[in-house]
Amino acid sequence: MTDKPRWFQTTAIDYPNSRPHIGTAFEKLGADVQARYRRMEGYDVFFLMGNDENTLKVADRAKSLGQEPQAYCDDMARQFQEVWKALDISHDTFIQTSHERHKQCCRKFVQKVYDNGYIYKGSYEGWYCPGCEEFKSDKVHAESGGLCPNHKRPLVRRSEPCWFFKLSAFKDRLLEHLKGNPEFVQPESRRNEMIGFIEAEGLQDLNISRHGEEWGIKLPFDPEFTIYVWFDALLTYITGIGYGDDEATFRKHWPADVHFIGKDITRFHTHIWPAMLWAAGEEAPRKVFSHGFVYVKNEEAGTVEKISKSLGNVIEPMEVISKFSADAFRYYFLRECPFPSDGEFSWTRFAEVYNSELANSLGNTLSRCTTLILKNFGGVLPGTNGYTPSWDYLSVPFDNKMSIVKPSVPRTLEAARSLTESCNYNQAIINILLGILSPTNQYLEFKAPWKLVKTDKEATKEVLFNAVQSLRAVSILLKPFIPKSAEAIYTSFNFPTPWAEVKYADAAELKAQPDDLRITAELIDGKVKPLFPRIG
RNA sequence: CGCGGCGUGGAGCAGCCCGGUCAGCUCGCCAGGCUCAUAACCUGGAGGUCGUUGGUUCAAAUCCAACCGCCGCAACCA
Repeated sequence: MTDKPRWFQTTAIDYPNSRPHIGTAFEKLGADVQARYRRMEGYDVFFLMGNDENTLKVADRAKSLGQEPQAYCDDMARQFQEVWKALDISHDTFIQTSHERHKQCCRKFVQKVYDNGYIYKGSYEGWYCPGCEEFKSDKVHAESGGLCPNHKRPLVRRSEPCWFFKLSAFKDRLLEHLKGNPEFVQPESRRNEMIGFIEAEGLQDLNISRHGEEWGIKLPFDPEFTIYVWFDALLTYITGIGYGDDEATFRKHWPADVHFIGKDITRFHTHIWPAMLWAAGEEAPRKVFSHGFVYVKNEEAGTVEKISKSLGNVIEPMEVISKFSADAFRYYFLRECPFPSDGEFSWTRFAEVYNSELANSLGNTLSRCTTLILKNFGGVLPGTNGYTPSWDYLSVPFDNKMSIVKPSVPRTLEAARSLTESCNYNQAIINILLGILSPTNQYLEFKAPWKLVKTDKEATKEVLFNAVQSLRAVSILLKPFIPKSAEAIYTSFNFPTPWAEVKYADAAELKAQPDDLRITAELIDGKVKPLFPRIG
């Protein structure tokens, strides 16, 4: 239908045993920025998200609430999507692994791997607690002195039959792949880590079955067993685009351009996942991006804590969104927490960033421009039809300090573009603010249109026209990050290109204004409403 | 000796890969300016021997070594 380049990306899928918190949301945000940016760049984007439901924990949680697992999962899926919607996450599909279509496609995949000889029967041996009826890791065994942490009873050595995936068979190919494709695992440090793991420990075959569980997907060749939740979860990335029942769609999208995941599950995505795909005769994904974590700053203690229920520091996205806005939420995390590494949240810091950058810098610049035009020109700059933007007003040194770093919209555009593509979102945003917004305020200060208008209306018109161009550029560059606010800024004026058609490169475009530049924003008491009211 | 990351003015960070043009940015603080704007904006200032020690070099925040301190991960806790 189109020769647009395609772009397929996913986030990790989440366990629905509790509602999403700000850390969960961080990943979706980072992925969303990429999706929005790629759409602006003309890609045919398909963005997959979902929930990972076939785990015993989910079934247990449902039981404790007196619900059927399926009903529970469906309700949680609804709740998750409500949050994603509130955050303006622009995913195209949302997969629930408990749904029949996923299960069937999943079984087809497993069967294929089995047919190809990469699944074999063996036995798993480990430390078992008869009270919990489950195996405990060697770590637990070592740390608890051989006792079950829950039952305080001795763990017993036990072995039981199971099915293994022959992960070890892919060791050489995987190492070669990791080493030969620097882009495959990002950021770089994770890639080194992943190579290091294999070189140090090799790859052991993986038990991919669980015995005697009701909730889950049955192995097609041995219905006594269910499929280990990870093996099934990873498959959403392909079952969600038609693997197993819609070959054409699957071929259109696969291989994925990027999987966005948390740094804790990098091994699953860079060792097990490619091996699984190869075992089924498919290609590995092009890139796995391991983002950092968000921690919560405990402002009383001055410490930084991992988000956890036991510490009672869980913050849900809705707490922030309902108090402020989705864009305020997006801005904070994208600006303040470097996507490839870790970040922190605190309400104090939130208010600082919000006031300083969204209210004082971005919102206030819009206010001063619109007010000047409204007060002095009745909202229209007459005779500016045919004016073509030029960025000289920012790069000509209007103050002797300016010569060091000449701000330039085209240069900022390129910086923002490359930083966004490499998922360094916070750096991209900083560049946009420092590269355009800040010099624009200096420019206004230097030209003082509020004074100039008394002596030279023509010159004032040009100054305001220029300043508004900065807002246009900034709104375009910020579109992937704070879509609603960016749109509000852009549509406050009658710029020639419709918002929906704006490309990233248009930020630096030199397209003539066909009509007189005018304020098109809604006016309240003759003024444009503040975009980001300060937090008191 | 498990793996990885971090330590830069009061706070948060950038710079380090490719040594010199680097001590930079934001917030806060102090002084001044402006008054179009969301008590916003602009200018100037105080404040750091870039964790420690040693090495390489004409020259190190930047490279090398050792040490100290903080943090994360270690197969189902985003």
